[in-house]
Amino acid sequence: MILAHSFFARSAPKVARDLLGKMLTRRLPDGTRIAAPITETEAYDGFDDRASHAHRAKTTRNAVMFGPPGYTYLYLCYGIHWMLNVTTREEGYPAAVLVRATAVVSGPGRLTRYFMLTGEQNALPLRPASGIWIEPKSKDPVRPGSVRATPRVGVDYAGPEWRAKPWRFVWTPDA
DNA sequence: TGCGCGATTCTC
DNA sequence: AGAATCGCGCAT
Repeated sequence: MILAHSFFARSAPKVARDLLGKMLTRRLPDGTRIAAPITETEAYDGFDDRASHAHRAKTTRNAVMFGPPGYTYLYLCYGIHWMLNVTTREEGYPAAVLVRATAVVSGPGRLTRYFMLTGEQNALPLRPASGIWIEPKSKDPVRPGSVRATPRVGVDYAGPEWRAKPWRFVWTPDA
């Protein structure tokens, strides 16, 4: 069972919230399989979102955000860290969810290093054949009360309205 | 063709 | 608090 088209073809905030507790899964070229539940996400939704890469226009870098849902969008940040996003919404509407952390790794840059993701994995459909996909657990482990929504990280430049959007979702698993 | 800055992380 | 580090986006 994998999350497919219909899961991702929704608004980025909804997808970001529902991605919590889902298993980010990776198969490396040597066959090694890595998987961990997603614990933190951020939504970037639409042309108007001033924090989004797609705010101005479609470019070479952000083109994937304008494509079909359920694809990887990887870009280099601060010249050092790769960021993993997954595209949402219908083709033509730019939206994506930044995967900021899993149960075993905190921080979006550390996450891609752990899962061995770089620009080589950009623009791939999320499915086993791509070596990266996302699976639901048989039973949803996320209690509604264990999720908190906060403003997004590092987007102070986006102006008062967009800076304040509670589009960062953090799941604290029960002990 | 050049320049400022960032959806970060680690160290001092 | 500051450095590391480089591609993108906008100005020249």
